[in-house]
Order: sequence, then C-alpha cells, then structure tokens
Amino acid sequence: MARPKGHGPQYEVRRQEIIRTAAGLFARRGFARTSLDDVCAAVGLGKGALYHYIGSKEELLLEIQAAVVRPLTLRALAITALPGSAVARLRLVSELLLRTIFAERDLVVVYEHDQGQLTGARRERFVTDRGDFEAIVTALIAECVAERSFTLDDTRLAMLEFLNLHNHTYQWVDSRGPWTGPFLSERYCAVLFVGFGLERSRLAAVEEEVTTLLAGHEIDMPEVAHGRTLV
Amino acid sequence: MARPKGHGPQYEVRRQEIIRTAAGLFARRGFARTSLDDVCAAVGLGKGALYHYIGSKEELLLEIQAAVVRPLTLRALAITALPGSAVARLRLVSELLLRTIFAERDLVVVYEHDQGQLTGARRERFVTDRGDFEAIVTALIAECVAERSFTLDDTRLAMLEFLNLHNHTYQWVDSRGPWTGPFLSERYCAVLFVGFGLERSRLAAVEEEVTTLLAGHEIDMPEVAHGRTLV
Amino acid sequence: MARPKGHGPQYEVRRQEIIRTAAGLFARRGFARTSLDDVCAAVGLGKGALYHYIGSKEELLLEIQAAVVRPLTLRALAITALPGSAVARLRLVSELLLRTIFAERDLVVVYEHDQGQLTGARRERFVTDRGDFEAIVTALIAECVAERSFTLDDTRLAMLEFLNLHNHTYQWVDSRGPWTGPFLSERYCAVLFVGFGLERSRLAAVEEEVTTLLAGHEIDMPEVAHGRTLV
Amino acid sequence: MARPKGHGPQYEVRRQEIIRTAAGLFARRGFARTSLDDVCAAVGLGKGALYHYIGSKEELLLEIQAAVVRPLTLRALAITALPGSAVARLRLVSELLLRTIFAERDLVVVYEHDQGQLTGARRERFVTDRGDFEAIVTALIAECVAERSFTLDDTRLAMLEFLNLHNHTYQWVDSRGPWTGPFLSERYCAVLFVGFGLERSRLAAVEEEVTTLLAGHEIDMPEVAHGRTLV
DNA sequence: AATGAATGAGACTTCATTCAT
DNA sequence: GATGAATGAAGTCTCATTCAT
Repeated sequence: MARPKGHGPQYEVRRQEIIRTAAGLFARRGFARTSLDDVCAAVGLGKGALYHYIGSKEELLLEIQAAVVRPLTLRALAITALPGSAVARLRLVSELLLRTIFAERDLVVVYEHDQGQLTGARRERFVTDRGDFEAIVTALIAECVAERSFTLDDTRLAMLEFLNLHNHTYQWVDSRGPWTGPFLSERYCAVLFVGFGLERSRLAAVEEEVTTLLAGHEIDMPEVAHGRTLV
Repeated sequence: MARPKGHGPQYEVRRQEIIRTAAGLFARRGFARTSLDDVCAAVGLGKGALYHYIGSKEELLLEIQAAVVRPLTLRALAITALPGSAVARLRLVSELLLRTIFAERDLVVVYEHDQGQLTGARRERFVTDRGDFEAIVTALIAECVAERSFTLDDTRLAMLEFLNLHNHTYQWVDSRGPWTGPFLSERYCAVLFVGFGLERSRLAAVEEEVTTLLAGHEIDMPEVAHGRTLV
Repeated sequence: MARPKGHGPQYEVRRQEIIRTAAGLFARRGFARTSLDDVCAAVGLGKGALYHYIGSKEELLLEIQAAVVRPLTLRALAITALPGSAVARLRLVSELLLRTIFAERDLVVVYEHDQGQLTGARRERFVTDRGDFEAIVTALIAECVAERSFTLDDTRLAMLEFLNLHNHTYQWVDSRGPWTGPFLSERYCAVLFVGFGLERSRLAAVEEEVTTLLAGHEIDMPEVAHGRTLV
Repeated sequence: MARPKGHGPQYEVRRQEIIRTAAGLFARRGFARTSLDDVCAAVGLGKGALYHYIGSKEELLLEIQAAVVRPLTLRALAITALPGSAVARLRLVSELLLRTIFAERDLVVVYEHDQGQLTGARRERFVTDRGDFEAIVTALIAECVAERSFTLDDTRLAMLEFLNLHNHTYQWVDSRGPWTGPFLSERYCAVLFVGFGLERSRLAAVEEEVTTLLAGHEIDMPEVAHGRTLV
C-alpha cells in the first residue's frame, strides 16, 4: 500500500510476479509451511532483495487476499448495476465467483484457506472486505425475493448457502472433474435457484438473459479456465 | 521375559482428553501456528509427558481426523441400512453431518481445514477414509435417482454439491447464527432436494418420514448442540 | 559393586543378563545412540525396574568394560605364571585376546569403542585397568627379549604394536572373514614374532609348545567362536 | 529470472575452518556427545549461521570423513604409480598413512572412531570410499608377493593386518610417545615386512629406495608433525 | 536494487532419571 | 521387585527478519 517513492518502472511488475509466485507456493504447501526461502528460490531473488518488495510475510499474505477480494467486489458491484432481473445478475455473480476460482486457483486457495493467519488490523481489514462482498450477495438475493423470483424468509441464510456451495469448490477444483467456471455456475444456480423457490420452467429464460447480458455489455470477468489435474 | 507393556487404566482417558484439548487449540489458532508447548500448557503436562500420549504432532493431527471421519462413516453406514426411502436416509446423513459439525466443532474444523498438513502414508490414509464417506453419499444419491426422487445426470457432481454446502459450514459455524444442526439440515436439504428435482410438495412427507425413523430406531448421532459465538 | 543387601537369588543372574543385552545394543548402535528405553524393550522391563539393577547408564557402561578387562587381566596373569618360554606364553595371551574378541564380540566392541564416554573417577579406573593389562603384555615382551627370542630396543613400542594389531580386529570381526581366534592368533604372532626378531624356523617349535601347554594345563579361556556375518 | 545463487569468496574458507574446528571437538568429546551448540561456541557463530555452512550435523561428519579419505586415496594412487619396487611403495603408503594420522589427528580420530554414526546413503558412500583405499593397499601387497618380496598366501588378511597396525595408532597418538609418522612407519614396516617374508637384510635397501623416491619426486604428503600430549 | 551472512527465538523431539503406587 | 507416568534439560533444526556491503 504505502510504498516508498522512487521505484523504477519494473518495480510493480516484479512485485506482482512475486505475489503470484508466492501464492502458488502457499496454495500447494500452505502458508505456514512455506518459508520465505522457498519464495526466494521460486522467484530467483536473494533474501535481502525480497524485502525490497514485501514488508513481511504476513503483508505478502494480505496482498494475496486483496488481490482476490478487491477485484471481486468491484466486479460484483458492476454486475449489480447492470440492467435486467436480479436472478440473472445473481447468476452472473455466481459465474464471476467460479470463473475467478478457476482462473486464479492459487490466489483463491490462499484466500479461502489461510484467512486465519492474519492478525490484528490486517485481520479486521480482511473481515471488512469479505463482509462487503457478502453484503452485495445478500442484497442481490433480497432483490430476487422482492421481484418474486425467490421465496425465502431468511436472506442471510440463503447468502450463506450460496457462498457455501460456491466457495467450497476451491477444496477440490484442482483434483476433480474437468469442469469450467461457467458450467459449474449454471449447475450450481440451477439447484440453488429452484431450491430458493424459482420455478424450474423459468431457468431457461434466466440463462437466456444471462447470455444476452454477457453479449451486450462489457462485463469484466476472468477468462474461462479449465480445471487441471494435479500430480 | 517380555511381560505385557500395557498402560494404566487412566491412560486412554487422558489421551482422549489431550486429543480434544489439542483440537480446540488447533481449531482456533491453526495446526501449524499452535506449538506443542501450547498444548502442554493447555493440558497441564510437561513436554516429555505429552509424548507418553502422542507419537508426534502429526500423529496427533491424524488422531483428530480419525475421531471425525471414523464415527461419521460408521454412523452413515448404519443410516444407509435403515428401511425407508433414499431421500429420507440422505436427509438423515445430512443431519448426521451437521449435528457432528455443531457438536464437535473443534474436531471438525481441524478435520476440514488442516487436511493438507498430513504427509506420506498418513495423507493417503486420510484420502482413503474421506473417499469411503464420499462413496456412501454418492451411492445414496444414486438410490434417490433410482427411486425417481431426483432427476440428475451426474451423481458425482451432485455429491460434491451436497458436501460443498454442508462442509463449508465449519467456516462460520462458530461466529454466525444461532442455528442447530437439525434446523440447518432441513433447510439445506429443502434447497438441495428440490434443486435436484424433488417436487416441493413432497418435502413435508420426507420430513415426516425422517421424524418417524428418528423415533422408531436407535440412530446413533451426536446430541443436538447450539451454535456459539466466539470472542 | 556396592549393592544393597537383601536381593533375591535371581538378582545377579538378571543383572548379568541385562549387562549383556545392553552390550549387544551398544555394540550395534553405539552407546550414545542407544537409549535406556531401547534397553528396557530388549530386556522386557519397565523403566523403573531397570534402575533396580543398574545405577545409571554410565554405570552400565562401566560394568561392560569391567566384564571385559577384569577376566582378561586375571586370565593373562594366569598364563604369565605358566611354565615354558615367554614367546609361547605371549602367543597364549594373543590367543586369549582374540578368543575373547570372537567370543564376546559385543562386550569387546563396547570396551574398545566407547572408552571415551566414561567420565571422572570411572574414567580413571578404566585407564588403570587397561594399564594393568598393558603392563602384563609389556613384561612378557621384555621376557622374550631377555630370553633372546626377540631383538628389540623399545618394548613399549612393541607392546603398542602388539595391541594395535590385535585390538583393531574388533572393527571388522563382524563383517569380514570366516576366521577364528586361534587361527588369527597364529597368523598375527607369526608376523609379529618374526618381525620382532624371532627366527622363522623357530615358529613351529613355538606352536608345538603352545599346543602342549594348552593340553597340559587348565588354561581359562573363552571357547572358540567363529566370525559371523552381520546383516 | 533465476540468477546464480553463489556464495561469497570467504564462504569456503570459513567452511573449512568450521569443519576443522568441529573435528577437534568431535575428536575430544566424541561425535554424539558434542552438541552443535558446542560447535557454535567454538567457531563463534549463532545456531542459525552455522547452518549456512553445513547441511546437518551428519553432513558435517561426512565432510570430515571425506577430508580424510579423499586426499588419502588420491595420494596413495599417486604413490602406487611411482617407479620402484612394490615394497618401497608400500612403505611410502605406510608413511602417508602415519603422516596423515599425526598431521591431521583430529580428522583421523573422527574418521576412525565415528564411522558408525553415518546412516543411509552417507554410510554407503563411506564404505565405498574406504573400500577404494583398502583395494589400493591390497593390490600393492599382491605386487610385493609377485616381485617375491613377500611370501603370503592371503593378501586380504595381510591388508587387514597392515591396516590394523596402522589405523589403531589413532587411539593413542595423542597421549603416548614422542614419535613421528616417518619414524613409526619405518618401525611398523620393519616388523610387518619381515613378518610377511622379506629378508631382514633387505630392509636397509628398502629404506634407501624410499629416501631416493622421496628426494627424487614431488610426493604429495602431509608435513611431518610430532605427537603431542593431551591434557 | 541486490547480495549473502548473521541473528535469535522457537519449533519438535529425545532421553536419563525420579517417583508414587 | 516392578510399573508407568512425569520431569526438565538438552538436542537438532527452521525461519522471519536485519544488516553491511
């Protein structure tokens, strides 16, 4: 965040490279089990040089978290602001989430898994950021209820169900199935939306609206990536 | 010559006490961030004495994992063998899962969160154990399809959806909502089952069957526990 | 040494059993690398019980050392007192040494190898004991010179050569050659004695005298044992 | 990206210093009884810094072993390749061995004494290295037989006798006698060679040849060092 | 901008020994 | 005589971080 001035033009590039490389290691071995020596080796920098780019190991973790949740929140806000039914927009948020999980596996795995390693002010900031995103989802679900797409008495519980189903995907995205974000999004939402009270017959219309929205607007989302199989 | 090298009668009691105390610490601070010194302090033993009860830190982790997945599998198998519709039995497995999550928060949190810390043979054993449980769920879902309760083309994906929704609950069970396992189970299953193709009108009948089964059989499940709020 | 009174008749038997079992472990793994737990497991006793028989780990080591050097010294003294030429008696001491190395491999290995682990008074006692044995050998060599069997100007150096050649055998006795103590003794002495100035033509006579002495007197020596091959 | 991860120019110097200092401690107190804390104190480094230079305690031991056996083997090979009789060259190998024992007491003591502490692949490598050296000696002895200097039926046993006599010297080199390597070598070889069948009258000629070889060729050997007396 | 050396706290684990029963 | 539990010091090794160059 607050970086000393006077850095060369390559500084930020290198920095992002380090954050992503570190995320890859953290995702595989876990944050606590990965040493900064490992990071140095992976990045090709000496111990001292690494500290020119990161403030501390925990700061590095926070950068990873931020690299996930900040774009996610911005993009979800943009989707919320689109015209169209709330269900369709919720379906787009679902797709955003899953595309992100598939396209940024490492970052997301660290984000989901190593939340607990943050401490103090950094922890609070994380909770706030995550809360912002959850609020967007909750509001969207409430809109769905308002427009009579869903029949729900507890939008907060519905939000938790929505996020349970989506977020836990990080646990097996690497090792199972040859699915893509958009595919899983359609499937997840089919189950959730009908379960939330949407008439099954309306699903096709929702998908059509989603297609139209995707075609008609510049919606900022990660590219579609395929699941891989880990060694 | 070699007389039996047993343990005192208190040994196993103390051992379980240690496993549970350690689970509490691991759940809160994370496995990697919790030192055996912390465990010693919590159980009131010296470093050396702790090793009378555990083989190593990782062995301790495995014990925790086993304490979750082994009873879970046994109990799920017993439920599978009950008479009654497959949907009702799946609903009971859901309740088993959620009651376990609520009653054994600490153990479950460690089980779900610190899988990756196991290595070598211990890791393989964990994967096998988890696979056994997943197979039970998959089979039950297939039965639901066979009895025409669900309309699904991919039971494996359905299983992953089922477990995503349930398992991710551990992430917030401590800090949110004043819900119970049975309550969440009904809610989760209402969404999932209808999403999977069950007619909404049949939900009440399923619940009734569940009540009957619970009343009529000795079904081995953790007691109902309420959510708490962490500091 | 100073044992509390009132021990049952089995006490000393059990004690010797422990000493020999421990020697086996120490010989294989080294004194420092062998824990008393290992000893307990091998003997079939609990930790506490072991301390009824030994004063401490180092005391156990001293007992092993004593079990080697004390009989060795007594037996060597007895040989010295025999009638006959000094060369023949030196040859018998050689055979005593090598028979001991083969028959009591474990004890000897510990004796030779882990001298340095003794401390304080125990160390001094060890040095004294070993010095006693060396003095016997030196005196015998001096007798050989006196009787004109050897031509030497430095009996102490000759003693060191004699013991170098013999004692270092413990280093490979387990893994090499299918030899026996008496065989190696004849070979070693053939080289040494001729090297020390004995006329080669007299070797046969010495061997004959040795045979006569062995047949005509009750000479206390370990039984002949064959080398084994370790796994 | 990945730039060469070298070490500073002082690194190897410091490293050798550490290896030799550690050898001194290991020689006196034994490998197992010497802690890395002791080594740290002796070299004036913190615990962590020590690990910049060594991989582990056992690796340190291996370095010491290698520092003995590798030069020894190379130098013995060079001697083998010299012109001259086999006896003279065997006598030079003897002198090489004893000069090494005297000049590098600490390294040799550790080499001879703490072989058993190596494990796994490191142990195998040690056995191989030692075998190489033994093969050189055996071959030289066979040459002596071939040139009719010795009369032997078992060159392998002769090699073991040769090495027994020489190697065991490490056990007392510190505390006894004011001898030097060349002196002991002449004495040892006088005994061995005559014992192996060389005519005593030829000894002087061998010594003369040795002197000529030493004067006429650049033979790589440790400087002559005198025995010291330990506290 | 980068390096490699150094630090020092702290991690897991082992082990000789003692003690109540 | 014997047990198993407990102790507490010490051991090897790791690692985030700092610093002189």
